[in-house]
Amino acid sequence: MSHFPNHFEENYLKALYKLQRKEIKKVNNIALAKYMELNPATVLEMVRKMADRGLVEILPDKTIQLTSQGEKKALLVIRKHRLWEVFLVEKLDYSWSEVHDLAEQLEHIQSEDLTNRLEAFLEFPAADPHGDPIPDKNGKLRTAAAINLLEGKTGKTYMVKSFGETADSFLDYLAKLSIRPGTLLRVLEWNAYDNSGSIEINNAIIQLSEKVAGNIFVQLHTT
Amino acid sequence: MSHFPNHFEENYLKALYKLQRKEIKKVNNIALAKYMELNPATVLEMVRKMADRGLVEILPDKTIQLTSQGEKKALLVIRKHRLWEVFLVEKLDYSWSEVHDLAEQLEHIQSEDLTNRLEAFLEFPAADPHGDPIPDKNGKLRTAAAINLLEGKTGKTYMVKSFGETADSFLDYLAKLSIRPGTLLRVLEWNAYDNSGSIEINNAIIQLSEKVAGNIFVQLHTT
DNA sequence: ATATATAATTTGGCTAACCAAATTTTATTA
DNA sequence: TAATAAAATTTGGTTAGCCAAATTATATAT
Repeated sequence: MSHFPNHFEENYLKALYKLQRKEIKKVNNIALAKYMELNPATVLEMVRKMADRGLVEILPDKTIQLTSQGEKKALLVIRKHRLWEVFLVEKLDYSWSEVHDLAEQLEHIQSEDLTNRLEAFLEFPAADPHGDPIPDKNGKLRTAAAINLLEGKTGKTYMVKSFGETADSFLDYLAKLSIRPGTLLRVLEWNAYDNSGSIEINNAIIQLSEKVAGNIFVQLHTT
Repeated sequence: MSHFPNHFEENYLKALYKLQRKEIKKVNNIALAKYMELNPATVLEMVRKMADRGLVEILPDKTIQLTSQGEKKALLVIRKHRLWEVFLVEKLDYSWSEVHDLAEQLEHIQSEDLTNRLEAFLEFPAADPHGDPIPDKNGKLRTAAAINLLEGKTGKTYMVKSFGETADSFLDYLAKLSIRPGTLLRVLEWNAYDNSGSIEINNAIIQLSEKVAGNIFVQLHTT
């Protein structure tokens, strides 16, 4: 009667979804292991089990890909995560940068009904406190695709939608730069040498490394 | 990075606390194993670990007893459980009979701060939807005021706390019925005609006159 | 006091999730 | 194309929580 398989599976699903969305490269075993801070042997073992369960497909070139069933499950975990985040911020007065770790725990609560009631209680929020949209009860995420800031065009202004990284150090750094969901950023130029960018924000100019910019997702902003 | 030891430990703590409260007999390995629906070997192994951690003491006669530290931890789990139950009923419109299994999941969320904020959000409820009191953040269970047995509700179980009469004839009568402080009484029904009551005690059913019942002070008993 | 039941403990073994290290396969590059 | 680097996989091993069955200890009853 170990209650936990779900727990693990859900973490793998979420990790795969996030990596896939980053889409910097194909998601292989190594990348997934690194991202999850696990040994490749461990990850391979688990991924195979998930393939048996129809959640994941291992392509001929060894890329790991969520099946539609797997992606739906991943989105339902993300749904739970984001709803709990809204709860923590709106009802328990947490700040948006504190809630991630708690939501990581709460997202594993198993009850569709509870999730749906929570959503109703929160009055069907469209997005979590980081600005990320909340999938519906069928795991459908309908949204204008956010793009990676790295793809931002020189001279254009973008609105920050969400982030591809949840480490405190990253979020603290952003907080220092006053970058949060909703912030407007204008791309001044990209430095071809190290792919860092000059970004205008609130009439100040800052430099963002490739790594940081690559974890900021934005939408074109039209005044 | 397995978060789960807590999970297991908390379940053992809770089970021990509940059995101890029942206090029908000393809590031994067998009783605990039966209650938790686990194998005695499993339970023994775990109980020993918990003894090493200072949560439990194994007495010379093999009785398993919570240390004060263990009891505090148990009460903090119960606190979480009951607060989440209040949340589910008050905020998500669950009925009191549905919430137990969900609360069993939620009670394992690890964050004192979250628990305290939840308590504040719920406006410091004194009891959960079943009427069981909620321990405070120090694991202290403020004892509910003792009530007159005559006020006991049909179907509820109460623990005898004290008596409102010191006459030997009264105390002898109680002794004959094996009613003493600590005895558990279940109210079966009140006879509207003479206010006498049918009371279940140790699987026997006895009748108590209004005069007798009115001199017995009890507290709601929570399993 | 002996037989018998029950409790307590030991032993050996299972599974899921993990890891380190060795090996094999696949790419890359010189 | 051979050399080398990187990825993928295999192998052997660990730990925590669990169980069944065997054994030893302790009560209980006759």
